[in-house]
Amino acid sequence: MAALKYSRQREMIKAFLMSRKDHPTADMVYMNVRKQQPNISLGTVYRDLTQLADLGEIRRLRIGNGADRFDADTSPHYHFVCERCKSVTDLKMESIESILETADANFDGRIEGHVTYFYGICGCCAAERDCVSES
Amino acid sequence: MAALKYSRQREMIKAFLMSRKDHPTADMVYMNVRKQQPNISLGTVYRDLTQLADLGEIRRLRIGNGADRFDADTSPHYHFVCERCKSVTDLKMESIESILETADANFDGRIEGHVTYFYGICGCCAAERDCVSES
DNA sequence: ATGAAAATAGTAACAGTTACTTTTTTCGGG
DNA sequence: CCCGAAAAAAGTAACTGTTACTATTTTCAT
Repeated sequence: MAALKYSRQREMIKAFLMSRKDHPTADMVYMNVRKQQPNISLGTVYRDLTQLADLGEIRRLRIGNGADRFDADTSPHYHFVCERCKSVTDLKMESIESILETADANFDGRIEGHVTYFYGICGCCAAERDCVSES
Repeated sequence: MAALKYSRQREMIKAFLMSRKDHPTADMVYMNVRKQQPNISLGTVYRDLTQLADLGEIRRLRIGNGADRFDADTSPHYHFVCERCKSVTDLKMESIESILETADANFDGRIEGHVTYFYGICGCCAAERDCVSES
């Protein structure tokens, strides 16, 4: 139920997310979409992001510290969080889905999934460069 | 620097956490420690929990949704979050630390660690029982 | 064209957490 | 054993990220 109706704002948010690979926060989405849609409200951004995530069109990344981030790439992949510049980047690596079986081995409930992210120092920061994450 | 001084509150918080294996939130710690120390303040609980975590005496679990949880067991192990009753339980399983090498394979930064938790339906909820998590 | 359902802007409220200010406690040196 | 600097405490205010509410506007099947 609750048939979905077209929304220009939602399309703009989706399009913006697809144009970026740095996993913006809701506020970053707000700031940027506002350039083309100056009167969009932050509440709309939050609602639309939640809708899109519920529809499976985007992914919500709960990194833990600070604000949630959003990713238009819904294919299975992992993320790396730099502890110095706080950037969140994609991690190209082979599947580690087998850890689900490892976890399931002697567990009496039903394991449906896992959340994993890696942290450390990104290549940019390791090279002592200035790694300002764009806004 | 900043030599640590004894604090009865901090000891009580640590002792309380060691007595529990359900990974309480700061508020749960506050509610319980207050039974023996009625005038303890929530700010103190937060500060002491952060101190203890920084000292490595407890672990902070950032589950993502809602409040952080704390665990006096600092040995390497994993956690399971029930999507129905929201309980957080320990997961006895063999090490999956090898995923660090998997992630490091073609990454140009330095990976220092990972955060992983599993989610699904716990045994209690799967059995359709009433799995109220204690307060 | 019309009207019910859905989405919006704008604002208020909320949860979890941190910061601030004053008072109390700890603890090493005299 | 007392003194005082440093640390911690209590209590409260403030902050961040997010959700909820209300009145208005937009979508879209009939």
